[in-house]
Amino acid sequence: MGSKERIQRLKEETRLNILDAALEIVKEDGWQSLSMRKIADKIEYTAPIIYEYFANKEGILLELTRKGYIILFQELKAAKLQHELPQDQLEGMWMAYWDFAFKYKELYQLMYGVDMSCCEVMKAFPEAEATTNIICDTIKELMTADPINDDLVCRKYFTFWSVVHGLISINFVRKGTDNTTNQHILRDALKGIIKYIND
Amino acid sequence: MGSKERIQRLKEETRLNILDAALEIVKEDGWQSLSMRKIADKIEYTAPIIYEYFANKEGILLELTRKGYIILFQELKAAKLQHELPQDQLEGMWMAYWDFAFKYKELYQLMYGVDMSCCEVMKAFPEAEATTNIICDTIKELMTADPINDDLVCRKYFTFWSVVHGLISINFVRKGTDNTTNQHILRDALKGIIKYIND
DNA sequence: ACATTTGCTTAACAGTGTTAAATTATTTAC
DNA sequence: GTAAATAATTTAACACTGTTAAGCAAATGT
Repeated sequence: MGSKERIQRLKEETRLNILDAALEIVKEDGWQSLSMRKIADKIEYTAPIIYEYFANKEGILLELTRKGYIILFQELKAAKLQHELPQDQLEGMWMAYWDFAFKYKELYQLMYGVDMSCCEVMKAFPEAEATTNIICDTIKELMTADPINDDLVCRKYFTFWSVVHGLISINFVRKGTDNTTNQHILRDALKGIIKYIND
Repeated sequence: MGSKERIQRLKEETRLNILDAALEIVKEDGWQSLSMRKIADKIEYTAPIIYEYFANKEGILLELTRKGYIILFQELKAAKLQHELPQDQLEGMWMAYWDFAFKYKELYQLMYGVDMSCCEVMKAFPEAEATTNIICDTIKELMTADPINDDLVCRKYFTFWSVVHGLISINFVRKGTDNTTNQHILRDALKGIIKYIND
């Protein structure tokens, strides 16, 4: 009797339902709000049922992370195929990477650990503004244009911040990599930005 | 009688003790492990006492974030004073920013929401490697040197990743900024890196 | 000496992840 | 068709979490 397979199919379906429910909750109220009981509510079961499909909460998160990498890879592949020259492919893929992060914001957060909690923090702290100012002031000193384009200053600041924060993130994630070579990368990148600071 | 002031001083001290205890716990076992009761244990009180010094747990985190920004500002200031030319000051400050992130790793995590959970995840997922490979392959195609310097490829990949991830982080944190200008910054930065991909 | 305030703790509530036991439903065997 | 065995699901519980209210004990004011 083929009922075994039907049951197998149903089990596979509720497994997917769990993942969908989890992602739905996160989309509605953020990662912090995700709980086993809420997932159970959404799939109309009780919490312990989930443990027959996933070892624990971490297991669900790992599966969603995997899902994220699969989607990202597909998007990169598609972007690559839209161009001929390697440099265009490269740019296209990184743009696709960018798009992915916003299209699948929750997955990207999970994949790269971007915590959103500092959203209002930024506005509330004069200290944060001070650090921005001391750097922006120096950037202005390097600018030859008169009058100074404040928008350009802001963009340059963001560029700096991106490179440095990005490299730091990598160093946090990839502990194995030695610090000195990354520091070299940083220094080179900085010199480059500074050199062309007037666009 | 001056006992009022003595008591005031003691209260100020336990307030600092709470912050120190919190940071100590985080240094030992990470942010996830921080709890009100553990802090209370460390300062040899019970949990509710903390609520006479801070509104809630978030209040403690906010205060530590503030502390982080204060320290960062001081380090940037010191770095700036060590140079004469603006370009040197700029480079020095960003290097100081870099150093701060590692010297005060826990504070930096709190300030910019860098979650460390993806540490082992990276190694465990072939999907993550695939995304790395498809990009690195294209980078190699752009390289003119023969034989190809794999270390340089790796560095270029990290540079790309840094810029993109950094910009994405900014966009997550600063929702107000409009997406199109940041996308311009990204595209320009990418073209720049690609142009000078052979160092 | 009595009343009042202060400092601190215990107890409790609602929530979390997780596990074991109890219960219900379904299938199997005769 | 009824009884036994198995599977599916729930309830109950444990050890945590942040947070609040009630209670107690010691210091202070009068």
